Amino acid sequence: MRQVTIKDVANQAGVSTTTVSHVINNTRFVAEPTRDAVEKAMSNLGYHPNTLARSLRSGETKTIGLMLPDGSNPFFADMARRIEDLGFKNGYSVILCNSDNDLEKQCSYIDTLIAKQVDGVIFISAGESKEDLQRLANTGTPVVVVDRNIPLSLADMILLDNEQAGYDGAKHLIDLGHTRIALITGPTELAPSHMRECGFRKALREIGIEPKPEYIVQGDFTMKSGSFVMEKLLLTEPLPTAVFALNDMMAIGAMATARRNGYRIPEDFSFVGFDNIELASAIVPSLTTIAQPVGKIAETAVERLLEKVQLDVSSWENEEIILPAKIIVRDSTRSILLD
Amino acid sequence: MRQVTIKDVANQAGVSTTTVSHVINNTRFVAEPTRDAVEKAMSNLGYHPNTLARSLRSGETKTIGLMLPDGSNPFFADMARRIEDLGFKNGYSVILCNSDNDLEKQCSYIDTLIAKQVDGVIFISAGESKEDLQRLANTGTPVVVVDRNIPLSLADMILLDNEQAGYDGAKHLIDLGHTRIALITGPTELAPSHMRECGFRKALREIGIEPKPEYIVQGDFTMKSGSFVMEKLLLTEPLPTAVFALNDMMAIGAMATARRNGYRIPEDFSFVGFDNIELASAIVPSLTTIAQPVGKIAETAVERLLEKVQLDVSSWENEEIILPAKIIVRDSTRSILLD
DNA sequence: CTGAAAGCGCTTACAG
DNA sequence: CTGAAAGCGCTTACAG
Repeated sequence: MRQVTIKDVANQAGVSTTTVSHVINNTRFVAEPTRDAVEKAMSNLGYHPNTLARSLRSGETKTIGLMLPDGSNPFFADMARRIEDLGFKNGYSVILCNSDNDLEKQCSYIDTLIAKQVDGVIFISAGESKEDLQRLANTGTPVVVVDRNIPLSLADMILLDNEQAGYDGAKHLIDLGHTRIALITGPTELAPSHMRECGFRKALREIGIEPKPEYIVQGDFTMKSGSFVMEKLLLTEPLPTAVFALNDMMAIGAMATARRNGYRIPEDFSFVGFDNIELASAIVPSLTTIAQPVGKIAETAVERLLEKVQLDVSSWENEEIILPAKIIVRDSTRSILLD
Repeated sequence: MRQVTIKDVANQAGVSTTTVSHVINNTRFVAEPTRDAVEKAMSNLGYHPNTLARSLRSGETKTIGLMLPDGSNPFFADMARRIEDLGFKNGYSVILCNSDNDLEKQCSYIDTLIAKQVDGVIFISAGESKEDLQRLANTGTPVVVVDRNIPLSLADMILLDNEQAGYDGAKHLIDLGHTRIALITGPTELAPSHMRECGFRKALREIGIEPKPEYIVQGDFTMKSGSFVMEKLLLTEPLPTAVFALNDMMAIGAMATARRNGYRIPEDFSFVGFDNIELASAIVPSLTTIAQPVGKIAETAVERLLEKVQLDVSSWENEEIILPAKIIVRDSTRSILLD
């Protein structure tokens, strides 16, 4: 089943391949009857253009790479869906790359993306490695980094105001009268987790509290890790009255553990999550959380990337875009001022 | 920033492009010193092969398309991650296509996949349209269809034993003494939902029960729809004592609604879900559900697809592969025999 | 042990 | 209003 090419169409229509190409791309005037003949030949033969050949000539693949640490995390899954959708609307396909937080896999994927000549990549890296970014830069591939901190010389950066977000979460609990507040962080080498923790500490310090070291525990943004570290928190003494988890999945895992151990929420523990994934509003009690503007993040990322794709490398100017978070108060937090 | 090509490498190393190509692909013997020179030139120049050109010659893109109805559904997100991972392990990239259950978007995506010359596609279609499959078949693109019923002449099919699964879910509730059992279906035009419903009805019929029409309500596999139809179920009289939702997301939505209305689970309602997404075990009470063997499904799909990619079109033989489901009993169901 | 050259399916400057 | 031909960056039969 040999592929139908522009040549076959040209033969059948009795014109040159030049003309066929021009009617396909609408790139110069073609007389009505000629155009008709070409169009008829195309549908007759079931012609599909071969983008590979086109890309080889034009240097554009209309494809972008999306690097994700973990596509089964609902926050990233949602991000992926939105980016895919925005790409589609702009005529771009997206190659999905899950690094699974594995630097080697990520590195190998970057090679693939370069080899496949993607027009750009949206990058949420495993760790904060600069090497992969450097390789992308060397080949002149535009990159937008999301949710990670990197030198601005390497790429655009789209970040949440993580410190403020961490501050807001802690402040909400403090306003409800909590002073024994535990924190479940993500991997601390990741800037977002670190910055959120800074904000958290700042809020406590403002009311003269230095958090107990046992109250600060580290997860890895999975539900399982939330469950696991909550077991540890249940062993501390005195128990915290509130737990702030730096993503919703860990919060959900931690809440489940608390309840399995006979505690009620929010009576015994107030819980605050982070991300505002769809589930946060669906569980009972619904989860108070810090909402990330996923839609806005995805939009900005795609917009910035496609702008750079149009532009010449020399005129790129990397920007750092900081988006605000917003606390959504639901039923998992309660005031203990009257207790 | 002109791309470094095989020609530049050949020049620098003082050999022909033929030789360079052969050292890159390890496809014929090259003398040690020659090979060294070539390798040095490659790393000097920072050479990256251009897969586009390679694919144009070889006819292989090492890329597969993955069509999904909705990537924000955790079940599909998990499937996507696994397929992506298996693809990666076999040297294939995957282009992510969310149809968002929109036939036009799906159709347009299929065009893109054909134009991009993907080596194959894994297809979970929106609706049960045969047209898109036909177009793929016309271009000789191998296709494996997952979780949808189609004529076997068009593609391989990987299906759950949906009828048995529906039967098992109902049977579990019957064994616990339930007779007033509600069912939350998916879109009924989708074969899996339909088959599960058949199994459900069969189990009830075996004990001489014809389900009340008000007990059978239709959702669309989203959490929101689960919440929504549960409101309707709470208006029926007498109330059901158990609810079987044909996916976990709808079950979770329905459970939340029940509890918001003051009902306890499993005391007032037993709940059974479907899919066994990660969350099913994390919520409280944990959700009894019908587990789909996602890992096995993904493996089989990728395996079958890559087999066909190697083979000549003429020797393809489409198969229908039926995988068993398994009920996982957790805390959301309870016996009412002693009440 | 290695090279010259054709060709994959397109686009596009150049020409008329 | 349309065409002949070069070229995008590779691979590979053919030749020596």
